[in-house]
Order: sequence, then structure tokens, then C-alpha cells
Amino acid sequence: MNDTFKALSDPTRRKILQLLKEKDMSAGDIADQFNISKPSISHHLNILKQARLVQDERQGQNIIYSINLTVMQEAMGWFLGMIGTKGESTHDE
Amino acid sequence: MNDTFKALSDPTRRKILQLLKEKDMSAGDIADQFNISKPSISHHLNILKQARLVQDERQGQNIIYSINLTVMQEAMGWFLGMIGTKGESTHDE
DNA sequence: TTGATATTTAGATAATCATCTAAATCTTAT
DNA sequence: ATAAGATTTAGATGATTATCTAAATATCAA
Repeated sequence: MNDTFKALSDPTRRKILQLLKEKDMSAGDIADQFNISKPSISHHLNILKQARLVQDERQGQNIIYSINLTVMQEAMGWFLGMIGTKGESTHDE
Repeated sequence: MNDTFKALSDPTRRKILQLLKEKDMSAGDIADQFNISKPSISHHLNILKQARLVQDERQGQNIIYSINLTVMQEAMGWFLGMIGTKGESTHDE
């Protein structure tokens, strides 16, 4: 969960996720959307990958990235737990 | 929104929010829950405050912190937007 | 196999961040 | 007014991070 939030804390990485929400994209196509070097984007993609927020698959010369909505939902679960009735305990009592 | 995610990226700050979800607490009582100096906790509280994730109010010698669920809900809205049907565009077309 | 394209890895650097101690501020009680 | 308690501010330090350029790896095409 910490990796997830750390990964989401950078605006470039959040924008990458928003791009991948629309459609799967190659690393190069993703990099073209930013004024940042390709190695830096590769680094961001790696952080997203370690957090399992994205998956990658090689297709010929390209590596295609796609979003992992399952992990996104898990993160949203954290918010749901927080927004539950104020003062409500996590465990039954 | 960036301030929000930045604020949420630290585990100590997330734990503070979980404490405040249960009940409002003074800065000192919050600090007692961690093996971290009071000034450091004060710093974390300030970051949460700038992100408007918490509010504070002085009560005598103490300063009482409370969670701001509205901002939490806004952050969750970002996730809802992400989890919408894959490939679905934000604007109508 | 050689060359071109796509992507990552390595290594360096400047900026940001979490943390600490010491000192300052604010409030209450004597 | 002074002392005590609660909290924050100031300033410093070590760790993490985002970024870059240069070099390495992998795939495809000729």
C-alpha cells in the first residue's frame, strides 16, 4: 500500500496512468506526451510497475504498458475505509 | 490535488489520518502515538493542513486536530474517474 | 551480420523531504 | 510577573527522489 501511494504522489506518474486509462501505449508513445527524457519516463514506468499499477508486455520492438485497475481499486478501498462514518472502528466490538 | 497526494504519500501522515478518523486529537496526543519527535509530528500536521486534509482549532493550551472528510472524498473522486470503464473519455463525444 | 529503432540501465547531480535538537511562542495557573 | 505545559518555528543533516547524458540491451529489417 505504501508503494502504491508513493507511486501516486508524482504528477507525471498520475498523468501516465490517465493516459493508460484511455488506451494501452508503448513506452515511447508515453514519453512523447511529456517534456521529459525517455530514461526518466522509463524510471517512472518502473515505479508504477513495482507498485503493480501498470503491467508491461513486449510486442516486437515496443513494450506496451497497460493499467492495472485491480490495484487502483485496492487503493480506493483505503479511501472508502477512511470515509466510513467518523469514529467507526475498523474491527467489530 | 497534487498537495493531497503528496500528503498521503507518507505512512506517518496516513496513520495520523486514521487516528483522526476515530476521534479528534490534540497535537500532543497524536505525537504520543509515534516514535517520532513532536516537532516532526508538527511538521507532518502542517503538511496535512496545507493539503486541507485536516483542520485545527486551539482549545486552551491544546490544539485539536480533526480530519476533513470533504477533501478525502475529492481525492477518492480521482480514483473513481480512473476506474470508470477503460477507454472511456472524460468529456462527451 | 550490420544498421536502425525502441527501451532500459548506469552513474551523476540538484532538489526535496523526514527527522533531529534547540529555541521561540502561546496559554494557563500561581 | 513568573513558571509550567503544549505546540510550533528555526536551522541543520542524511536520505530519497526526479532528472539528465551516455552507454548497454533487445528486436527487427535488409
